[in-house]
Amino acid sequence: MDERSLLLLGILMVQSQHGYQINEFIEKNLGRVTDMKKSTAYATLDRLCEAGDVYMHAEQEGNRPFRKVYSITQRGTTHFFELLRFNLAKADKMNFSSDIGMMFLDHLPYEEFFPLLNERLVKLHKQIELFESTPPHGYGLGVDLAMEHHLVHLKADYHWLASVISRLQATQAK
Amino acid sequence: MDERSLLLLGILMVQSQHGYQINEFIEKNLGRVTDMKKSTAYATLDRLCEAGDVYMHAEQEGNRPFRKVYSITQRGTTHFFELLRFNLAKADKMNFSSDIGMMFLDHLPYEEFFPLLNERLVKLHKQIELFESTPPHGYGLGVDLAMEHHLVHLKADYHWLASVISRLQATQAK
DNA sequence: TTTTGAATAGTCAAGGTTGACTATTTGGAT
DNA sequence: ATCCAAATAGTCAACCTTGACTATTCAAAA
Repeated sequence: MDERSLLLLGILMVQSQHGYQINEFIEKNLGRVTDMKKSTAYATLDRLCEAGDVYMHAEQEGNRPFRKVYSITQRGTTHFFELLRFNLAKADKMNFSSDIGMMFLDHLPYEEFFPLLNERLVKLHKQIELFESTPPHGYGLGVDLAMEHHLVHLKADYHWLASVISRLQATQAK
Repeated sequence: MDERSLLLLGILMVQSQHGYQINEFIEKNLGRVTDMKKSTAYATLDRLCEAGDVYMHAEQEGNRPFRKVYSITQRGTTHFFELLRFNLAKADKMNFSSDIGMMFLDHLPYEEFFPLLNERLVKLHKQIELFESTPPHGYGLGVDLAMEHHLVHLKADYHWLASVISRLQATQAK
């Protein structure tokens, strides 16, 4: 997937890093932006190496286990800008896995789906609270915008679901 | 993936169908809800067969090529309701591939990213127009809600991006 | 000083996903 | 009659993703 490559190349644009470092950064800071797992990152880095976008060399500090250090090449830099331009001009596909359940709402009676949707609403609320209690990272304008973007969608989702629930409730009461 | 199964089981809850029919329905009506491809649908149906959630039998009408007809079993029905309940109570993960580009916005000068973001804005606008010019399907409450949900996010995205662009423009003008 | 749990670092088999492909039939234009 | 495009129906090798696993080092408690 192209986004995986863009993400990894972008991280390496800042500085060369070893695998663990890259994955730690993704896990701790980028959970909102990507769901890429550690193994996928390693596999993607391997592919980027083969393509010549990234250069890998092993390093050993003291008697710590060896580490794979990845650096972006000139070719990789060019590729990064290509992917970046494409990504910035692209409109997201946006399909929500929860819509699949929504589509079959009619298969359950009100008494069943009402508490389920409320459970979903509570989870969304928690995500928003968590988000708003997290201080901005300070990694730059772009990162802040990406976070803001995420929050916008969380809130849109929350308000929509709240409205759905109250409309369904009204229909039921009739 | 569980959503794939939920979707296919849900479709088969209405009536037994052959593979082509299922895929046609997904392609023509469900492009907004899922990105599952034909081959994935066949593979998933195979797995559902092995699991005993679905029963497949070959059928031949006239001298048309044979068709695989899939029906949901009792076990599949139970599984469908399990997956449905879980899905309805679940909050979406929501990660937007376009956020990855956003994060690296700082790597491009204003003159470069400004037209790219505008291009994205135009694409979003077209998607919204297309959406609003499409009449409701009439497949039931749930389907209508899923469509509404999609539109909510499209609009949220559009307004956010418009706001980003005008803010960036203001910063630039300073 | 020994145990133990977290951090460090990465591997791989198993499973999921899809682009490209095969093949036949039908309907309409030529 | 004949040709061509679209519709019908599905297959498969190649590629992508990940859960579960291995193995070492460090820090701190017991």
